[in-house]
Amino acid sequence: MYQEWSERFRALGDGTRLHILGILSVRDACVCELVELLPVSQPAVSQHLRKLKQAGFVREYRQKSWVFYALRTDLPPVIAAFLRDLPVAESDVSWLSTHEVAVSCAARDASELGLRGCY
Amino acid sequence: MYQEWSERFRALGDGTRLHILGILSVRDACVCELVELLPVSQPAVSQHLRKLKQAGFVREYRQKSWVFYALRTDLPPVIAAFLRDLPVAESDVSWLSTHEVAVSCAARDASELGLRGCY
DNA sequence: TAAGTATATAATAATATCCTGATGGAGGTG
DNA sequence: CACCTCCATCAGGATATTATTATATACTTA
Repeated sequence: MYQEWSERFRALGDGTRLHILGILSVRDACVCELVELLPVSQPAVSQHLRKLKQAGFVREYRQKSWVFYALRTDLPPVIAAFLRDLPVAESDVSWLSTHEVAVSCAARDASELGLRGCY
Repeated sequence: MYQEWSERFRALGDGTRLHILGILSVRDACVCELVELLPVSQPAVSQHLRKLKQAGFVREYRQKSWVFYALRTDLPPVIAAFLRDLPVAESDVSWLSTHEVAVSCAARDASELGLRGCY
């Protein structure tokens, strides 16, 4: 009985994972976007996403080249309420609103920055 | 911003600590009672209580020989709501209702069981 | 099919967590 | 004072967590 909830809370017991949930409360995001917004490596982001998925907080779907993650809509009410109240950094919100997915990642190939891909 | 909440959730991310909070949602309890109700050693209980106190979930007060722990009344609303909904094992409820504090611990000295103290 | 991007997994190292047994202090009581 | 109970802390070892780098897999597209 307590075990199930303790596993959920362990999934929430990490600042990076809460950061991810905060971002996803603004809009769905693909992994490469999360990598840009978070101060950790791409494999670290993948592993956090796996834990969030195992805990039942996020789902994934594939679109073009990217794997998108989204908050699940069947969250336990307590968790849903928490995420509604969770503040999101203003810098994240503005990044998410000014970057279209197709622009933020691969489409940069064509930019004059000479960047290839997200990272 | 996320760090503060991740620390709170880490404190909730353990089955024994959730068990303690469930017990304290029924009534205040002293350490020796918790030791009887939980399947771990007395030092383990003390260490869990310290974490719960550091996370701001419980307070302590001394009464006679015993140190009592109680849920704090200024919990973040999300946490308070969670604890209201958290089920408590029926066996714990009945133990807590049939044992008066003074009886459950040291006063057993006088019982015919020959027990001395709680543990 | 070949090349490149996006993502996941493997291997590993540093650190954190959680248990137990041992020890010690605080306070009550004969 | 002497002893006993309650509780906290210390010391340790086993396991879990979280990061990184290196590598593998999957999908797109030319």
